Amino acid sequence: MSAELRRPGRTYTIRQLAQEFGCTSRALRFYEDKGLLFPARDGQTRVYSYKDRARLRLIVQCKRVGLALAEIREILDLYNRGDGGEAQAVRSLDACRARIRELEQRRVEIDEAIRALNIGVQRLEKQLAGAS
Amino acid sequence: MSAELRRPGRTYTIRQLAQEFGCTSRALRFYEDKGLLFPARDGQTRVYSYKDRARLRLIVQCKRVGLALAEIREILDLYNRGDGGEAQAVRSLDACRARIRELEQRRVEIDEAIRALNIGVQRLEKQLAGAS
DNA sequence: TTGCTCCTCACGTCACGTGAGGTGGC
DNA sequence: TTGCTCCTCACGTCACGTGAGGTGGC
Repeated sequence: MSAELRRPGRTYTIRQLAQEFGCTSRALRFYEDKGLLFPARDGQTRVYSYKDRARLRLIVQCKRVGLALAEIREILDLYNRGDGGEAQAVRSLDACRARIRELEQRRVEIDEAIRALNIGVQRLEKQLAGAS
Repeated sequence: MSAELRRPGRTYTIRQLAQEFGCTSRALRFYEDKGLLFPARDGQTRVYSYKDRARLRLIVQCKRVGLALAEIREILDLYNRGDGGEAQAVRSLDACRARIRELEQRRVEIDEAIRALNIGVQRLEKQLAGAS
């Protein structure tokens, strides 16, 4: 990515941002529909600012760790109201901690499932060995 | 559970099976809609046989390890065509192994997400400590 | 005129949850 | 008559994917 691409004040098309962040333009429209993004318009066409790009970056990062769009929206809303960032930090901290607990729980479930599947595999292998 | 409940030849209502296997009657109707179950009818009312109960048991076990309903249906279909169980065993083995790979991949992703979240938590805590 | 990107619906996915509205037998 | 269980639609959830059908500027 060139420095040009990150210059504040410049604008982006929907496809440019989608490619840069590895998502589809449909996803960007969807985020807008859900109130996470609100780009300017040139006629019908969406025009994304440097700030929109920053918001999208946060969205993508949060999604990567599995936060739901509704949660991400809350965090973005706090940022937009500009409480000096503190309210946003508190909310983000809550969301991160809750998500960590969920993921740790999920990991336990996955380990159990893998154990159960391995037992099943052994049983099936034995059955097939006996059948042939 | 009494021996009476497991006697072959007896029948079950939708609610009885749902309670026994910890799902809802809506779920049982859904499985039927998707071709995984096909209980008899007494007028409008569904009547589940001992075999239906065995099928449901397999469905619940497969679901617990995260197999999709479509995959479970394939396995059940093989069982129903009665290839002596071998075709079903082969298909089950494939499904189990594929699922194990998926889960191991998922575990890696979860570990990465947890690591990223912990870094975020530390950063946010530092930010809040500096702000107050 | 052809091609490209953009746009707006709107249905499909997955596994059900959740009413709404109605029925049969104690 | 009241209560209980059963039933059939059919929309809602979540994060988009995927056409369909149309537009604007090179």
